[in-house]
Amino acid sequence: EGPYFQSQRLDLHRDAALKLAVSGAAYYCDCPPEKYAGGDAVEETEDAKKEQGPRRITRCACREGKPGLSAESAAIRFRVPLGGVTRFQDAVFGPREVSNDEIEDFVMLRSPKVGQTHGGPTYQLSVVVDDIDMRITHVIRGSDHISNTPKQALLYLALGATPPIFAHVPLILGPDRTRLSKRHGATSVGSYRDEGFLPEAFRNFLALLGWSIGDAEFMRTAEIIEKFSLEGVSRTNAVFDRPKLEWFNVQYLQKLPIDELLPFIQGELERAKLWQPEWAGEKREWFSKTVDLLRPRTRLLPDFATWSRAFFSDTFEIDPAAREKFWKDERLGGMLGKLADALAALPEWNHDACDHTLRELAAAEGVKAGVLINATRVAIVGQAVAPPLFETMLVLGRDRVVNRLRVAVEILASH
RNA sequence: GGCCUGGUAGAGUAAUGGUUAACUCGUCGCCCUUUCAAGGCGAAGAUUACGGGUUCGACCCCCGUCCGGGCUACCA
Repeated sequence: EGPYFQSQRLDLHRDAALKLAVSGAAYYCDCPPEKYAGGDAVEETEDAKKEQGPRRITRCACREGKPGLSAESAAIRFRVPLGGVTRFQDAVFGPREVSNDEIEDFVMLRSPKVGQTHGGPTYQLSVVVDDIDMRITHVIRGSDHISNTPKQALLYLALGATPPIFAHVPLILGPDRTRLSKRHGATSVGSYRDEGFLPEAFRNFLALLGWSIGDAEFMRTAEIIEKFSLEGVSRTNAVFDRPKLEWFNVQYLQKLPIDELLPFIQGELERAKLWQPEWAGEKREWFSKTVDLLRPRTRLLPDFATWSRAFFSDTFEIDPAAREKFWKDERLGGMLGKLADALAALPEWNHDACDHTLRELAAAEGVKAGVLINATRVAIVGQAVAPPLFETMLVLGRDRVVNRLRVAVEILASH
């Protein structure tokens, strides 16, 4: 269903408040908010400190009925019963019971601003009216809402409805153990998507924050849905651990069937303006193979467009650090040139042929194969870190490999 | 301040009164090796916040203390 917008249901909310005012379950109040709120500010008197700290005002004279008030001039407050307790069921925290004396006469409908005939509903009213209307059976939300739940339970009763089952789940905390907020960096799911986390990996990570089933860690969404139960939800707030999130992403990047992964890589390459439509058509198999080759070394989606760029484009930089690390030997220029010639002359382009060619050359030049392998890798993909060399050569194709080697020879010669 | 709520290695969790407190991430080491990951093997890391009590026996039940978090709006 939906989405529904609260702003389109304002009349329903207002009518509910009016109805309660008529029945006596609520009343009009035009006290200034500061007075009623009973916040610390008002009560910082010596007297207050001497006693049990600031005392809150939860009931005021308007409760007894103040003539002449209406929704056009005042707010509507809920008339909380004097004495007694309010109960509700919480699937995570168990049965809850709160003394009514602890519950203030909260506002349901605000007093109107100038030019308005009535004010808007508050959150408490809106959610209850909507949830009754939509026959919601379970209200699952963060435990920061637990303290306000008695107010809502009262509202359900007053509106002649049965309260739903509530389930308050633990909050997610930042490394400093305060509730996750902007201050801790990214807090929206969108920002994690933008960073290149796979939605399913993120879901898996999140699901395990405050819930678990045995030792299970890696769980596809379908499995989580199947195994989830409110009974397994913990009551302890959890700290958001970025390294573990990344671990999940690596797992998904590794284990997902390649066809499920491809659309995400496509999206990433499109964003980087590297995408070629043929990779979804006649060259799909090549694309799939290349992604499969790259993915064991990736952590986040952008890896496919950054250090893997040379697999998808002919315009790429040679990483200075890679050069520094593997282009040390002075004879490299000559060797890479000979390698290019030998590869170009190969009757067949396959893994073993490339392998033999390179090793023979290394032996002939009296240098360890590793030296030539690493230098070649830098030449053809511009990076010190990449998939195994001969597989890389295969997906790149002979022309690219030979061309890139010759470019490398020039670069080496000019230094 | 008041009310609510929580406290098991650095992080996420398990063990729902009964052997040396288990698993995952992270950390460290080894193996694999063509770079770097992944993977495999192993290690370090916890007087279960602290103090009492109940019990033959407590992470688990009770009380207190400390610490954390939430709420305390005519915000959601």
